[in-house]
Amino acid sequence: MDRRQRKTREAIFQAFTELLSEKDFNQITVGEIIDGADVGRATFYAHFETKDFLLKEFCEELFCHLFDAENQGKPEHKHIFACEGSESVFLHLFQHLKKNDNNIMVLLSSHNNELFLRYFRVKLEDLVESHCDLFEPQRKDNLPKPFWKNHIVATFAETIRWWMDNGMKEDPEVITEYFFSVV
Amino acid sequence: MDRRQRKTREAIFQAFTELLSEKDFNQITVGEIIDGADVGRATFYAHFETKDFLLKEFCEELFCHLFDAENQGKPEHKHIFACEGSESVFLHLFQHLKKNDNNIMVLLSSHNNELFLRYFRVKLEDLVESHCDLFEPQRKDNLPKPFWKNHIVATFAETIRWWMDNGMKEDPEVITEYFFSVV
DNA sequence: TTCATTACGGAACACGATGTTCAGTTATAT
DNA sequence: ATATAACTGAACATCGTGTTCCGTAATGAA
Repeated sequence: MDRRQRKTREAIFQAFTELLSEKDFNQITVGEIIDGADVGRATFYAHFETKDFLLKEFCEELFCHLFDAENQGKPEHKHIFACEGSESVFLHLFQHLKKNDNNIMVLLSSHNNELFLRYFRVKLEDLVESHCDLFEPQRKDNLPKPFWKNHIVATFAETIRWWMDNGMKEDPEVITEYFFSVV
Repeated sequence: MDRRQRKTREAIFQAFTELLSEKDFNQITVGEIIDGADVGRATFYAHFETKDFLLKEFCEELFCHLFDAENQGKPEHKHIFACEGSESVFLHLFQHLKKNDNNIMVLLSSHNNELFLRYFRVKLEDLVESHCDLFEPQRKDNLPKPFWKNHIVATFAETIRWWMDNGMKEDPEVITEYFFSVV
């Protein structure tokens, strides 16, 4: 990829991030984005078909990064993952969020959390799918698996939302405990 | 209230409902609403400040009706409520939804469910609040009450969402059972 | 029935955001 | 060094929003 393209893309993402921390996605205009990124209007539309596509690619990049580190990526992650069992995957996610990698917290919090949690859940479903053995014992016999799985995912997402909205005062370990308590 | 006003308001709500069953709230235009309702543009804005206010009043009317019947309203409701205990309140809500009163199902399903569940949850919180003794015994000691309460509300909303998205095939009694199983 | 009041219709309007186009300029890779 | 591809900037058509104004028609009270 051309260096100019990378720079432009980065500048747009950067400006977008800053705007997201200030206001609702819906009331961010393309005009503000290109002003912040200092690129031409035509350039923006050469990169992203619409504002919604920008959001989509933005989330893709953000969450893929987060979950890939969890699933496969770096050796030290692999290590933790292998050594301490599946519970640590969720703990690890909470820790990542608390550390505020890539400003994820800003995006997931307050006004935009519904927006991002929608994308977040897509990834989350894969994660829960690959660790469903962890929750299977808790499942009562009358409950259909799809309902149960959806409930795990929803509860995790909701736990994050609650944590964010309440200022992330609790430690990741505590939140992990809360999560496993209700599930 | 003037009869003309009532008629106009009803016509707008009616057109709005039909449009909501076809497409996203965000891509419904005021132009389409006034065409469907067959009223003038100025008339629309005489009734509703913006499209968002229309949504707000629409939800208000819809959910107040639903919950008021539950909480205080009709005697027969009071009867069920008093005789069979607090569980029936939730069962009763599921039954209302299945009966498709006021086309609530159309609104809560598919594309717009997030939108309506946001308003729905506000009402739901009051309901859970007034029946929290029902869930208190299940609460583990390490869990803070606000987290627990939020979890109940979120789980109920999510149960409805899952039910809707999967075609409402299950009976209200079964869904109620699912709900109490996970909570 | 009469009459003052009030809502409605319809069309025009300003405004702001979207997405496109194009000619001229600048950076890039090889 | 050069062909290629990306960026600029400005103009443009289009669409949705919310407002304004005036003539018309329905309403409720006397």
